[in-house]
Amino acid sequence: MRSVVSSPANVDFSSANKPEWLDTILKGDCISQLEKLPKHSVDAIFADPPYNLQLGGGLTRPDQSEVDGVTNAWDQFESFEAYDAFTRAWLLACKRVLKPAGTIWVIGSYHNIFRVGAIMQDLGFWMLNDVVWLKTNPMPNFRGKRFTNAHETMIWASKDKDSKGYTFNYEALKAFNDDTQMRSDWTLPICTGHERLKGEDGKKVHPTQKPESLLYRVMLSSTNPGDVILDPFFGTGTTGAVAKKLGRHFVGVERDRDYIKAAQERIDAVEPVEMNSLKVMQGKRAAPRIPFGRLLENDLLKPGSVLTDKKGKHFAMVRADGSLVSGPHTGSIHKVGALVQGLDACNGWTYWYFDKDGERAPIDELRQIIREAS
Amino acid sequence: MRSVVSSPANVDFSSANKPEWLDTILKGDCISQLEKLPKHSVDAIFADPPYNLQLGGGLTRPDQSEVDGVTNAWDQFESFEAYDAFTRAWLLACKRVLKPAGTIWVIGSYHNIFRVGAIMQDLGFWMLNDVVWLKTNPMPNFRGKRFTNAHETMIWASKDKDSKGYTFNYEALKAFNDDTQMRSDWTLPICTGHERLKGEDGKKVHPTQKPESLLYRVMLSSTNPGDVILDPFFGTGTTGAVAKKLGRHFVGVERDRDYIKAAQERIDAVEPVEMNSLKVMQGKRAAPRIPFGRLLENDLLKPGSVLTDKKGKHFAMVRADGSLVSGPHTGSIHKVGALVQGLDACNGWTYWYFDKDGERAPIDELRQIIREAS
DNA sequence: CTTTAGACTGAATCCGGGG
DNA sequence: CCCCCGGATTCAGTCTAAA
Repeated sequence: MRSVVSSPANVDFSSANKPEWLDTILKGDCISQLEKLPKHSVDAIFADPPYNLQLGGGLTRPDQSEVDGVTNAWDQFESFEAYDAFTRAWLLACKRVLKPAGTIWVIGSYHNIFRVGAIMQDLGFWMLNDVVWLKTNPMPNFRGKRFTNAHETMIWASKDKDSKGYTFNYEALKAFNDDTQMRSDWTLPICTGHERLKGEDGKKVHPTQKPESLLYRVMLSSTNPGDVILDPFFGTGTTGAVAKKLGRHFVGVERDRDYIKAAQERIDAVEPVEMNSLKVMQGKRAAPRIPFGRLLENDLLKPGSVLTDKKGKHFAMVRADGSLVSGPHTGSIHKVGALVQGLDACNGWTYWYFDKDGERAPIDELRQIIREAS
Repeated sequence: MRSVVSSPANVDFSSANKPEWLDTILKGDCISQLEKLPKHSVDAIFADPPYNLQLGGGLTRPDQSEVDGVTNAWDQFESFEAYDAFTRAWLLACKRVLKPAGTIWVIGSYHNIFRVGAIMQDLGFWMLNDVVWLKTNPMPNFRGKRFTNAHETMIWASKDKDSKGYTFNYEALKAFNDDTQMRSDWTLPICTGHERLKGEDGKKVHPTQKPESLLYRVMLSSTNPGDVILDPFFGTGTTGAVAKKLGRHFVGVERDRDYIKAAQERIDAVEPVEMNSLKVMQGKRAAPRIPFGRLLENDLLKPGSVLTDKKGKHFAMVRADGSLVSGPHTGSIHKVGALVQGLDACNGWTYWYFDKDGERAPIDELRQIIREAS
């Protein structure tokens, strides 16, 4: 099977190149299973780690053995210690397999997210945002002793402070959000209805199944089609289902065989969306660079033409090499634009206007003509 | 002077009983100043510690104007270790002066709140809620590289796991919130306009002055009239101003003499207000906006679906990010709607129709489904 | 007086490829 | 590795000055 969409950044997973772990669920604890993946093999990680710290039961040691109930034998400090060690271990394992330009999402509540976040910083992850998921339909606080706990927190981080080139589909999210920047607060309903997986007994299969809408937005914002997304706490496979739907690859790790079974059936039933519809809005950054000189080569501007700013306050003459002259200032369209305004920087493409049949029009229009022609 | 309102839980501060530090600002660093207060002497704490922002170089807006960032010395720390040690010290000092049934609020951003929260847990504070302050008017992300950082996080905690009898004015908050439980997300504007303190030079006195509406809600929810509220990072005194307004006592600690001067003048000018007249300070919970992309996340439309105008004259395909493609045109529902009609603007919600069992229906119907479900 | 256009501002970890 | 430099990027307001 070919990857649904290939982009320059994606590895080619066609036919024999596809690793055996790709688009599968690895059974076992996440630290030992992640050792099976090569270093720098995933583009993104979504992690929904356990956070039942003080509720008793379910806490695991760093070696993944079950803590036999958090009873009085474990005082509070030791519980935090154990949780911290566990957190450090799986985050380190994740860091190894994450590509240098990859990013990681971790979701949690106030019980655990502060510890997780502090450890992420200690391990060198670099926070890009914290994003709050506001629940439209949270469970009320029955005893009236606290505020309704109506949100969960996600941390979005790059691998290191200096990592560059992480994926953020800014323009796509802006289009998604009716043409204003996507904010760090996302209002979405919790997972209910037919989306919620239920067993033969009619009971929910997993206690904390995340809504697909949440993963949809995570993947749309920070991954590209063809990317590999790791979920080290796969549960019932929301990450896998959405990845398949959106033309991404996944790899999951899960210990519980019932969860794995439910997840696999769920993913098998997913139909990927049409490839063409996976393309998203791209900004100017993604477009090939056109040097200003090309406008002269293509005869869209002639040497000796005069450019002005929008209001006709400043003038500059175009020379044959694509440099401008304005009074004492010479240089690129950007440099001269900055100099005449007395600023440090300037985007010459939008600052300078040319004479278009007697009207002023930005020279960016001419660049657009070249882009469309090629 | 008698305390404005007395309640059974309050100490009687009438006449000679009033400690000299009450309703004053202590000058100095918070750890040494807090030693002057007796153990178990305050009912609540609101702390707005330095965030340790770690800003890089300058930041300019798209129009090349400079963003006036927080570059003050008080926000600079050498390392996470140094910040952690500082945090541990002031939290311990706070814990000593807090009454057994008292609660503490700490506000921060993703730069510091995870470390602060983890240390609070380590010191034995018991988290009651994390509350997110959603800003109606945050500063945008100027470079388009992240989500708009549109919220800050507050941790509300009791002194110990087993502390009992902390104040939570459940009924008052419910009434305040149109008879539904107050949630853990509060939508309020940032501090601007007349409320923002400015010096003779017209510049803001303090870079991070908090809005009074935020403190109003904090005090209304978790303190009683006559209570003593400590603010160990008093700044320009929002805590003191709101405390006086609401008939609470305050004690502040601040190192900067300019901040102290501004705070004292501000507090002196405050007149305690009748409770009834404070209704105006209610922040409305903004009706959540439903962006077009939500329809895809919620599976009401699938990527690849085709929309038409009412008469079926124009067609457009929906992509995964909620953008439309119609011939050469791409963009949001609004933008493409305008482009295909040759207009400047268009309301995509009413212009575009989807196929509903063979009939054309406006996509606004789908938005309505989401609204009704939440 | 009212209305409108434009300037200004806010707790910000805000670029990346080529030489 | 660093340096250079092309050039991409903003939302909800408040306030002032002009009309």
